[in-house]
Amino acid sequence: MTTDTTAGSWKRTHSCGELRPEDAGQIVTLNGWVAKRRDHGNLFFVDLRDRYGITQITIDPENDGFQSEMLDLAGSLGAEDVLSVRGKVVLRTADLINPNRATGAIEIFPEHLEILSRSATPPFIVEDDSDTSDEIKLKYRHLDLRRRPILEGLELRSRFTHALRDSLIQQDFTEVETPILTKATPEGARDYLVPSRVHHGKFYALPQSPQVFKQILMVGGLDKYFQVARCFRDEDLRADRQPEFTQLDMEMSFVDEEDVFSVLERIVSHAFQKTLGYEIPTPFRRIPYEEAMNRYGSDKPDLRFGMELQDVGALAAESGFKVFTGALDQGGCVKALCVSKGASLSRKQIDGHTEFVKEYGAKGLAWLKVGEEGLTGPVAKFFPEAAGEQLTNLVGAQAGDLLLFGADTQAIVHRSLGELRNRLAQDFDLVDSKEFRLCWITEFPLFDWSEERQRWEPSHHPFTAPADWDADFEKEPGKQKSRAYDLVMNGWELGSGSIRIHRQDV
RNA sequence: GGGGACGUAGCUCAAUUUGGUUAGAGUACCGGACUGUCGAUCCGGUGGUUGUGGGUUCGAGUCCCAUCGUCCUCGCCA
Repeated sequence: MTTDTTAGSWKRTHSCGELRPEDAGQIVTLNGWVAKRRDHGNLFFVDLRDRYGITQITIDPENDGFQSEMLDLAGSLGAEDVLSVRGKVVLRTADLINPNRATGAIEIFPEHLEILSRSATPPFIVEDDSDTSDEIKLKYRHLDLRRRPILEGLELRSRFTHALRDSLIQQDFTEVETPILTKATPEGARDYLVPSRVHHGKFYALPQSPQVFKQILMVGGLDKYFQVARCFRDEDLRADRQPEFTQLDMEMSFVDEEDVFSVLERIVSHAFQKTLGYEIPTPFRRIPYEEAMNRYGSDKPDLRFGMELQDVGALAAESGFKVFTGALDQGGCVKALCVSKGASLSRKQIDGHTEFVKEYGAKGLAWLKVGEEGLTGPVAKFFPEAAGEQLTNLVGAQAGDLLLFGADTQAIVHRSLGELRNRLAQDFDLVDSKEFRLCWITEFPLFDWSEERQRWEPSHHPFTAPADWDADFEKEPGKQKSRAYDLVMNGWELGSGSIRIHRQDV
């Protein structure tokens, strides 16, 4: 091997993902990590990987540019060694093309090989489809980052935030950074605290959101502000929740919901278009909170499929089935899910769903199967002939469908059937994972009852404007509607906001 | 904070109805063979205080207690 002492001789001319048949004949230099080595004795294949892809380096004594030292070097290569290769791009013959790889029609015949850095044996194999535990992958994050799924996640996020910024700047917003070390303000979650060196015994709080500062910006007259802001909440984790997260925070003065919606619809559809090439039709559908609860049992409905909750209270009242009539007498409700082709479920599977809804406070799950000959199942006797027909007509059921009933307080029926609806959609494969359905949930309740503190509390934040400025808030606080709204996609809450109070008396 | 599950080779997992000799496999790693592989193949080998500490027992990876760690779940999350 010639030792080329020219400074930067190993500097790359191409990435490991870009060479194509048209490049054949060129002398190129590639830098990358050894993803795989295949050793056939006097013939070696090395898969060289970087962020952009993988290119095969072929070391064969019969190739142009081959030097005998290359065999030793190739034989000594281990996974994740950092390598520089200069060589010729060569077209592969048809039978050797790897169709699974973008660079699969070419390979490199090296004339110069240099190991830039040796790697210790990696603690896990760097491969896209890895079954290594998250714990180990996080411990060696630098290796995990070399995997496509992780890299693609970071790249998607980068392109997405870029598109958000792009759209906001175009719409005359100003990006402002606000302080991280601040005074604690009463918000919903626990604050993270940082001890102060200057003021002994005192602490800074990390912001749960840039709440206070954007108020100052608005009062200061900066009427359109945004920030890609870090937020900190000292609460326990969930699968979709981290104590430290980033949100797009924005604020506008002198606006109403229509302005907010149209700005955000523009931003979001722009970002989806730019990053995924996905067109989201605007305006987004708007669903008042109450309607969302009634129809989907959730304030973050997944709109990719139907199977809505249907109120069968009127028929249930006549059924004589105590579970139903009892719930109605207590002021609750009876609702049904019509599961298309659900009659194929076994008793055991239905029992599984029963256990599932019990987690959400339901006492059980009544069910009926719709057959050609009418209804079957333990509850069928309460819906004889005409009543049964009325029921199937009401919910639009067809032969082969399954009806699942929730009967309890409204809150429990909605919660349990809402969760069950999502679970059934998974089981019956009703969701297209490539689809994105966005909507606004509007008219949230202004106050929630806090069992813990035995009082009504703002369900959003204390500055949320009421739907009706002049309402009597002391009377029936639970029925007051607010001008708070959520942006929901595929069953996930993407964001929330509200029109703020400007009247001092309110 | 409550409840549950798990912890065995570098990694992913086995090890029979509370227990029975030297704790296995795949992969990685090391050595050997091999000229067209792309999960290369074939042969051989190294590798373990079974998370840690205590207990029960003639005998513990297995049972009990404690502890540490990880995950799930409920609470919490304007």
